[in-house]
Amino acid sequence: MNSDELCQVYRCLCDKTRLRILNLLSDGALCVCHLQEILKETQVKVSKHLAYLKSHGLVESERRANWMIYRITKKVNPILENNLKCLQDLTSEDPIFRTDLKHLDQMDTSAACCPTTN
Amino acid sequence: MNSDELCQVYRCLCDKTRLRILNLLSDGALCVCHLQEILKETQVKVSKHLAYLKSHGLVESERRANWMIYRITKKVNPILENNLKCLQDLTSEDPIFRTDLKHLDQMDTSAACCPTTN
DNA sequence: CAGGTATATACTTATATAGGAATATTATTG
DNA sequence: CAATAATATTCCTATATAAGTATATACCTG
Repeated sequence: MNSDELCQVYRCLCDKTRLRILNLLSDGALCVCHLQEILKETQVKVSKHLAYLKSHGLVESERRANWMIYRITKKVNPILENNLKCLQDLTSEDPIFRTDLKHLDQMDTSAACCPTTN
Repeated sequence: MNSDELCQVYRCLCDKTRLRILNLLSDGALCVCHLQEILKETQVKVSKHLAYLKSHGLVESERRANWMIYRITKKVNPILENNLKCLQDLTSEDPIFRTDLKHLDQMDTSAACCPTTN
């Protein structure tokens, strides 16, 4: 990774919605509709931020029937990994990331999208 | 630190000039003219990026006669610290940060500005 | 106080990007 | 193929910010 790519990673990280998405995805793959529901944001907004993250290689997607499943890119990105760990440490100072994960945990995972067989 | 402040730290990190400045400052305090010389950038550009970093609490400054001395803020910011460490690890993949530090090392520190007694 | 040096700020222009509304695309089902 | 569901894209507007030019400020020296 060169310095320009590094800057680009930080650009991906400097939006709250994207941080929330990455935080949720670091727990496992999710479809757009589930992200939408947890974040309580519009479809367009979620979709666009996912597209942004994908265009810069932080997430990858796969279609399953009507649903698009997004996950953190498998190719290891040490900067991203490192900062996602930091996010977890921050849950005591700002409840938003923790609450998102809690909602994820309470979510019905038996729906057709996002099967547990990720 | 809450999620908005976290985003703001990433905003500070997502510019190459600012990353180079932070990398240099993580080695110790520096005046604007030295930064200018190492980065080979204009005075305005360096000054503005320093102002940006200062306005968001990542660096702090102190006047010494004609010179303004900038340093990484003493109050610990774990996110910043963590990512500055990452910068050092990246020197093998992109030489720019390493070269900057090398130029810093070769710099004459006996000038009136940036005395070694930081 | 005048002149010089180091740094900061104001003004301008160009670009990136966030978000909303509308529409398009892709897949499923009947 | 028609209707529907999930998602993506296009078009638009508003805002942040990067960088340059010019100017202002702060401090020092004589």
